[in-house]
Amino acid sequence: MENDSFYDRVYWVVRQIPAGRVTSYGAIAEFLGTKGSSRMVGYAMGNSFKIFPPVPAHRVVNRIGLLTGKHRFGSPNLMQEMLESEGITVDDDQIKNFKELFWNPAEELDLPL
DNA sequence: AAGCTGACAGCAG
DNA sequence: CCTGCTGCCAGCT
Repeated sequence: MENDSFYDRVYWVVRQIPAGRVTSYGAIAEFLGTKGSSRMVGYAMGNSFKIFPPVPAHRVVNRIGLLTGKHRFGSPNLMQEMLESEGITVDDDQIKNFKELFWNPAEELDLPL
């Protein structure tokens, strides 16, 4: 919050994602006001493993609910394991009921910004 | 200081 | 319908 960096904002939003829920890079980017910078969100996730507190990056997927960044977790199945551990069903790197599990920060969160 | 990178997203062919 | 290319912006080398 006190962080002014764009990355820190991304991390902050991701940390607000409830367990068992997922969101998309584009949703976060749009929420931050930089809809076109959805790539930056994903890139920030790449650095999420080196920051503290750890960011639940496994709850962030692309717009179709595909675990595109699973390889960034060290082990390809680690991301899926974590998601399933939270009650999320994943099949072939694709989150099932993604639409229902989708957590939109712009609606679930009433941030004045 | 300048250029490259990147876990996306959307439009075009 | 599916594959490919560009746009986008902040961080990193």
